[in-house]
Amino acid sequence: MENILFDFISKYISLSDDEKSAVVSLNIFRSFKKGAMLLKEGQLSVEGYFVLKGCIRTFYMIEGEEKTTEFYTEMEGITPNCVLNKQPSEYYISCVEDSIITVSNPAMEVEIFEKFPKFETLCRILSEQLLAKKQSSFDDFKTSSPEQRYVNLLQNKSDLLQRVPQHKLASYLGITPQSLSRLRARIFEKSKE
Amino acid sequence: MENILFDFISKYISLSDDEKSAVVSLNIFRSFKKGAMLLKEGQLSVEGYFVLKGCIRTFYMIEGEEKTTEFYTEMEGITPNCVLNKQPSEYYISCVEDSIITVSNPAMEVEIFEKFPKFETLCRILSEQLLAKKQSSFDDFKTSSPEQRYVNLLQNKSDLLQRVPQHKLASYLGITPQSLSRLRARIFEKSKE
DNA sequence: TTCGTTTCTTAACTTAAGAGAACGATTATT
DNA sequence: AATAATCGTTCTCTTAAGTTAAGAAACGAA
Repeated sequence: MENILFDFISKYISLSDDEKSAVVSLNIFRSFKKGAMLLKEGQLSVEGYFVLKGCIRTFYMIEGEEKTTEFYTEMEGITPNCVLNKQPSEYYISCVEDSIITVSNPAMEVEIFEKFPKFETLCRILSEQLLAKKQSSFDDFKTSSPEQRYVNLLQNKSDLLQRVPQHKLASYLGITPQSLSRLRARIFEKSKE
Repeated sequence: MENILFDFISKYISLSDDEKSAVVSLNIFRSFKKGAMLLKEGQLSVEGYFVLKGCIRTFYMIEGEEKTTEFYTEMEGITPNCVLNKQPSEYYISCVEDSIITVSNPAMEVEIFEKFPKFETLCRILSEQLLAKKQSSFDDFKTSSPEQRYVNLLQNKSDLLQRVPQHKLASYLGITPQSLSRLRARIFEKSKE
């Protein structure tokens, strides 16, 4: 299980056995069942999550409706907003599938950054790249119609279509489940011609 | 001019005179006129930008139309995607106003991170916070109607309404200039009742 | 000043999204 | 097996966004 993580890290920096065992000794690997709740609105959590296997989602409760805004699958992670600004969380995080996830906290980071500054470089690089990626996704979202966004999803993250119920994808696309259903039918009609 | 930057940095870490002069000696401060182009589509730039005074914007050219996706004002910065992934830029960056901007590159970062690891911590923290903020903005965008997004802008970034021509704000809100004009009229009608 | 460009608004028309309700189909629970 | 909950689709109605076109107002440069 650790190896999944180390394989990922090795893409960015090389780790000595010392450094690997320091990570292992943090005891951060956890298993969760589908539907398990990692974070609830209002909570003052300090936990960061990184998905080794499975899928988790963030969602807001707005007027009694779940609004799913992001999915995190293999080798993707999130440090919730509430951890960084020390405010009650505005959203929920739950498991879309049975998942294996690393659960860490800022104290662990400080500890390991001090022992091995290399990890801070890793985190900086990852953050910078994630930020650029997020901006790019946001740009795509702004400059696309709902239909284009769905086609885009089909092309770039088609695994989500298999793994996630459609109505949860709808809010991810910024539309209602009904609109998504219609839009799919529309695309299907076009493809028949 | 340097002091604007150091005041900002002092919110996160404290700098010795040594460290400050190391920054100054990098010679990164630049002035630009309104309309000046910092980055063009297709370019392989390595420059990162941080706005000390003024305003810059990123925009795409899509079917002959400018699509503005982000604005950066005082104490906001961007490392363009193309710098990180070493690919030709997909977008333009230009000055909305006369601006004072720091222009840096990865080589400078490496140099200063090695001398003063403190700066890497600063960059990591800033990246993490920006990422969380960006996600939050994206979430708001997804869960709001164009009208709500405009009202939101009014409340949270009203300075942009004064500084930026409306049609450039429209694509930032993910709509056409005509829609923004209508939507404003609609809000104005409502407020009269 | 004049001319041209930029900026904003308005209108008519087309298209699609939101809201509400209803209906099977599938899945989960008892 | 029966019942309930979840999920996707479809329908109608309403509202608003996209498109195209036109024109007025503000701004800048020659």
